[in-house]
Amino acid sequence: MKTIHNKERIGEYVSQYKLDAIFDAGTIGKMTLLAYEKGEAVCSAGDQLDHLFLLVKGKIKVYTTLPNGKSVLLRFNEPLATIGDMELMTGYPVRCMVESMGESMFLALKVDDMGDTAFQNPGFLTFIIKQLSHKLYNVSNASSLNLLYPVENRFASYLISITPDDPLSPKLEEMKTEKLTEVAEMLGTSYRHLNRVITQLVTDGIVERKRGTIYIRDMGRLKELASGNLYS
Amino acid sequence: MKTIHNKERIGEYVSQYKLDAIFDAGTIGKMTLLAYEKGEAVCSAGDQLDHLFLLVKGKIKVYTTLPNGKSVLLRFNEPLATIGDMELMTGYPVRCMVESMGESMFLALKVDDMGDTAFQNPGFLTFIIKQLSHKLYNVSNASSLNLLYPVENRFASYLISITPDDPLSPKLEEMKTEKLTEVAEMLGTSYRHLNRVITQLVTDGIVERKRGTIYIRDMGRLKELASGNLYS
DNA sequence: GATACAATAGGACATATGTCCTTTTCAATA
DNA sequence: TATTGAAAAGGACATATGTCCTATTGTATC
Repeated sequence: MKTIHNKERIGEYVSQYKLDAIFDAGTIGKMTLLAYEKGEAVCSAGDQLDHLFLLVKGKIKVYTTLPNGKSVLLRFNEPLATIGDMELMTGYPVRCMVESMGESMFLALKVDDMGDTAFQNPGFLTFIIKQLSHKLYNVSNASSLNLLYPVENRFASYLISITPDDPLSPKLEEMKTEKLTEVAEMLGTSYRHLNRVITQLVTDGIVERKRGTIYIRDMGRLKELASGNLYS
Repeated sequence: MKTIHNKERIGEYVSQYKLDAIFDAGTIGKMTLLAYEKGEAVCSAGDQLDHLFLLVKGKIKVYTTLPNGKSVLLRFNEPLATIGDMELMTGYPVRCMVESMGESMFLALKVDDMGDTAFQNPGFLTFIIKQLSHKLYNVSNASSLNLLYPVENRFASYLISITPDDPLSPKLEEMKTEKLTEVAEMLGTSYRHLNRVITQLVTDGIVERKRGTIYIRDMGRLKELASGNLYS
């Protein structure tokens, strides 16, 4: 992690995400800009957070590691997302790992610097509520899907949800296979099994596999498999 | 559902849960007291909520039903819990079923009656944030447990979390078997399988089964099975 | 106590998924 | 083109869990 001492870039992000409607000028003045490298941990289970993090660039993944060594991906996040909202508002310890997927940038705000101002500020509180609601909605959704549907259906949902619904390329979308292990994690299964499921989809003519890429061949049947349940 | 026209009881609940620190007098004056019977639905998937519900008496269960007909119990709630916070703050449609387990009482507050006052009130907003955080924490937790551990471990966790840690009855706690089907649902499994798992625990001498009751015989090994992961 | 009905438990088999290891593919380099 | 090592795919078997149906137990009533 590197601290970027550049007030201007902070200002750019603030105006890009309209953060001035949420934080007062004094608070914004105390924000720090942090850069994380690929794979770097933003926070780990057990940490005692003293900052609120605002993802302003890049992509992060949030996952839990459990005593048996396994881990589940809870979600991906892109800007503008917050890290630490729940912990800071409740005092709960951090339970998730947050990892930067490529290079990513955060605006960090020390809780002590926020003082009582933020906690008295309806705009800020409403912002936090929206963030929390969004997380809750997605986690609940993913949770029930994971529990009740076999991997075949979940993967169908996943494929659909990552497919940009671009009318120009209606039936031929791709997905880099290099991330299959990661996808398997997110779906709460093993690479081996996901592979088995994909093979089946290929056999059924629903997708096609070619040089590390997956092409959707029959969006209709894929949607049937997903039975209307999409991630995120 | 029956509306109880009794301002005094409303006042009792308000003071019992110190709601006057969260809502202003005008808002409290507009609250309605609702009574639900056992098994009655408080809200269903797809509903467009226009009230915020505060559970003040009884117990409710919250679950999702999916297109394939199956359902997962997301959580139980006891007072003071809110229903509709996420939906009202974001406009998302209701995704869960909320069902009264016995007789239960809610304070209901029409959104229109809250006006902007509530949304400008830091006390109220903070209250909602705590509710949301709590839900998010529990759902995330249950979600990863469900996904990564077999039923044996999850049931061990469950047993421990419902066992009052009463030092007077250190090693002999009970659980009515009549609710095993419900427990199975909560654990995201079938009654049949839960039964199989319990039989195994009995064989291993960890619990004992007697006339519809389960007695914990070896809390030490039960905790090992739960490996430190508890629900709620 | 005998009977009957409901509640509970269990058997048998099928499917979903995990683990471990082998085979195949692919790409870089000689 | 041949060689080789890493990445991706697949085979074989074990385990976890679901479904359906049958057996057992408990309890109320006679």
